[in-house]
Amino acid sequence: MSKPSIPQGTRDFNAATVHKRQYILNTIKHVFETFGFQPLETPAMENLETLMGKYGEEGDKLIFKILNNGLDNPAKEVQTKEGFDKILQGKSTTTITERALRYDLTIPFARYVAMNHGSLTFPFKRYQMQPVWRADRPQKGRYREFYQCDADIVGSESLINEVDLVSIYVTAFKALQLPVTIKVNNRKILLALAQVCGGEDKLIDLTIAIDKLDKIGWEKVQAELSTKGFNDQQQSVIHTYLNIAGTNQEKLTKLAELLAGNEHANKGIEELNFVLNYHQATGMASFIEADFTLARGLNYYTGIIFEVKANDAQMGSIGGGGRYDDLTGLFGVNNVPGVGISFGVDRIFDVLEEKQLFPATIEAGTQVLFFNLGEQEAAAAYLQMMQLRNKKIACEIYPEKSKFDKQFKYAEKKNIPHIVIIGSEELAASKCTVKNLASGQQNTISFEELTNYFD
RNA sequence: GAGGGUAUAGCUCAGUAGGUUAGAGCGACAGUUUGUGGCACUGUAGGUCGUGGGUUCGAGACCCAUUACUCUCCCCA
Repeated sequence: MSKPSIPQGTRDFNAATVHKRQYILNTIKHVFETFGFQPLETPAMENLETLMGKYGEEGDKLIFKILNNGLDNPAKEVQTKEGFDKILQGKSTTTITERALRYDLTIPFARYVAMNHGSLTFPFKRYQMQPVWRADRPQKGRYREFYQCDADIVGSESLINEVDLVSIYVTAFKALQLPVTIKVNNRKILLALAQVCGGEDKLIDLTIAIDKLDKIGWEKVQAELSTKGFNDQQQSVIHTYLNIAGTNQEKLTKLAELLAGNEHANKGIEELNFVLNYHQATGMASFIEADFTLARGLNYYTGIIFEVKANDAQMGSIGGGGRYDDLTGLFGVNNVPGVGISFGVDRIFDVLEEKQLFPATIEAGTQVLFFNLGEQEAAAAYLQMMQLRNKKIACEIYPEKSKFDKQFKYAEKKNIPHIVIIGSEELAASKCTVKNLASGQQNTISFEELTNYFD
């Protein structure tokens, strides 16, 4: 018999952890609802074809596929064996796997909107907080099962939505007391840069290269650009682009000069200005940082993109999102533009834990332990305990008649602040002894007094 | 997909150049103390040293393979 274990990249959550996670989830949920978003839940599994091809080539490999439950029709045996050979070559096929675990919440949401667009009221604002799965190699801050919390608005092109989503980030992280920076960029600006430097078809090569800047440095980025066919003059423009610095306003002004005359650039800059100006008024502009190196992997983004970094923490992004003008187009429903953001709960958890930012009050366990001092005594204690429970005070009784020592230790281990002793002496007098474990003080009071003792 | 690191008691780890019966701390359990905990002291239980092979008179230690975990890169939340 081997030792029990759980799959790589998954975790059990003990009581303390669950309380802390609930605290994060409830905080975010409350913010979402305050901003007028409605909940949605979708199945853990989707049809494979719903997910395939939506996350790029790398993403496809990371989708957890679910093996079909054997052969439904004996006539398909040959076909299925061919399918198995494909799997061995690393390809996927519905003869072997028809379903897959969801990889994020955005594509299932797009699928939902496409299926229900006739009955939804637009603009449609939904939030969703559910686990997603990725067949990734786990490491720090990266799991195979983790929660995402998404808020999206579809059916509206207004930039007020972008403004609103930034407000959500600021409000939520303020509530969690976590200092963050919200990085913003615009895919239109990246597109403009690609046009100026050799054409739109180089957009992906370009974004991949510049995304690596802070990791590998300019020289290696330059080397990569060379191999991708960017000439010296183009590299020089890219270099200037990447070195734009200063305040958000200064950056945008310099960018406008560099990409002067490009239609997409003008539009992209205008959009960023809109959001920044709006937040000048709300006072939230200080959380926003224009970062033209921000690219984000998911290729369905078309407008403003976001990424949230915790200040002074060794952790990848703890949230991200952006505008996609044609997401449901993937499912045959056109003209449903949208914009959304996501919170990475598990990483937020890790950062809060590391920086010790969880409030001390969130672990609400048992408040009162009733000692068990014999059959009669326990029966009497049970009735008193139920009185307290009716008043919504968390209580429990020690199930075995044990020595004081043991019952005290149990209370300490569980951080139970009060104990109630009903022994033979108390029982005879219809009284009980209440002791505060932290202070060591104790009082002997009547049963009636006990009922109101913790009010 | 590429490359590191680790694997010894329930937990955290020692184990020195290969040498008798495998160690500590914490935890658990019991006792000193049968109606008052935290402290202290005493004792008890618990390990085919991840697995398989090899080298050797002798392997927890060295070599090979394998599995699991972990970290970095790629990519991402």
